[in-house]
Amino acid sequence: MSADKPQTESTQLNVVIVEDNRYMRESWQTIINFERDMRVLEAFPTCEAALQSHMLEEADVVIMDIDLPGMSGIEGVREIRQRFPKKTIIMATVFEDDQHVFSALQNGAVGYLSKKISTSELLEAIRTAHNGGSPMSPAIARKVIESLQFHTASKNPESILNDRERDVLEHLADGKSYSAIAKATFLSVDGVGYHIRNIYEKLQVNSRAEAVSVGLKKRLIRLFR
Amino acid sequence: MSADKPQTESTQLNVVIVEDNRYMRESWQTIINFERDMRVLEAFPTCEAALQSHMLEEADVVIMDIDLPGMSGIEGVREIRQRFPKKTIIMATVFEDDQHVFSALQNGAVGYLSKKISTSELLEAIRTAHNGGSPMSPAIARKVIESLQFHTASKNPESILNDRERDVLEHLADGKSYSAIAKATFLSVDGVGYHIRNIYEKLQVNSRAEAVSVGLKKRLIRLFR
DNA sequence: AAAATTACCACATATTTCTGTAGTGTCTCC
DNA sequence: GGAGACACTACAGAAATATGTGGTAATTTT
Repeated sequence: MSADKPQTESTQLNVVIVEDNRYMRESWQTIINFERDMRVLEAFPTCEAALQSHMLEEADVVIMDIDLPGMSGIEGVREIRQRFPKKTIIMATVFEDDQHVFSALQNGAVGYLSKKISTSELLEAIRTAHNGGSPMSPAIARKVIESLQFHTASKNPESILNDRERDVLEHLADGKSYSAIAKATFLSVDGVGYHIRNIYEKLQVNSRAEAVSVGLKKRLIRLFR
Repeated sequence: MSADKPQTESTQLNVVIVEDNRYMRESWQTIINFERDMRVLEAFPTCEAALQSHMLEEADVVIMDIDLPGMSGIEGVREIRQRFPKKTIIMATVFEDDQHVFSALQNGAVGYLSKKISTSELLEAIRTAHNGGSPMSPAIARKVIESLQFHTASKNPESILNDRERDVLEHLADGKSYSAIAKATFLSVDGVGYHIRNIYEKLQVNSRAEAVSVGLKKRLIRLFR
């Protein structure tokens, strides 16, 4: 009767689980509660239920299934991070569904957890996440890194810019005017215009801003420095 | 005398090392050559030496120190990836120098290796990298992931956009005109202009293209979708 | 050798953007 | 209840952009 509901203890690492599969949910809960330094505040079957409760506020780490009924794990991450921007959320998934996991990471999850990991790996992942690390498989890490790099495989080869065009687009991204670009590239103002037209054509846009946007999003030009 | 120079065998994983510290270089070489399924083609003390040789062409994995005399490891990565875009490069570093490692990853390295790792970890990292994964510490992984996410802690709080401004900036990134944005946001054309001015002020820019560029680079607006 | 392509320059003009200045209503703070 | 701050609207003019059309020289294709 004294432990009707878990008490929040500052010395413990508080975990909230969101997972629709009851067996999974309860297994994890049991595993985690067996540890001396962590405990499950509460385990929910849906995002909606978790968001309605006040448990998230006190959670140090949230483990969330990516494939949930109702609000998906990806929407859930976004929602939680909107309300609690610093909250540490780890995604869990049965499938090694790259696209979903990747998307979850973009939306604010710090790591990725396969559902078929061992007890010790589960606990290690939670601790890693809480200590400022990102638990994830090397394959996912690779995907993430490639997304940071240049020119990550454009679908249609038609949209690939040549050196001059890429150069001009970089200048556009710096907000330079046609004449400033002309000076920098030793072209005439209209020469710059010529290339910009071609860039627009290849990128299927019709303004500087959109060209820059597409260029950055497709990593045709540097995202850093 | 029969093994004066290592032969390239297609069944083996060919490694090239670039590391200025002789002890380190030779230790790794010995460790790797002790494995049956991998071998060091050659170990160089500088990037320049590696680039001049033709060993890189045949390398499956390149291990490169980040802190090299002459051409730095970061420049080295960029250079190698320019010549061999698919080459798998792992960075090695003594210090847990986040900024440099991160920068190396952006420039084309697939993973990160602390110099104080064990023999088995070294070998595992090489295999992970070669198998399409990214060997790296959870702390680095976290940094990388945060770089993908929204609004990752801007230095000056002055440059943080409010909801309306962020919304308008998203529209700008889509290449919409003032009047199109006005329609989409239920503002007047000049109302849109008002917000754009404020965005420019906060972002310290004075054109759409530059605002979009800064917005994307600082993750003030979505990079994906 | 003719035809086509590429890379650039030029001119023209309608549209859009940038920016200064200014006005209105609402809200907050003292 | 006055002073600011904020969000928005309005007007206006200079600057820049978007885009159509056409030209030239060099290179490649046929």
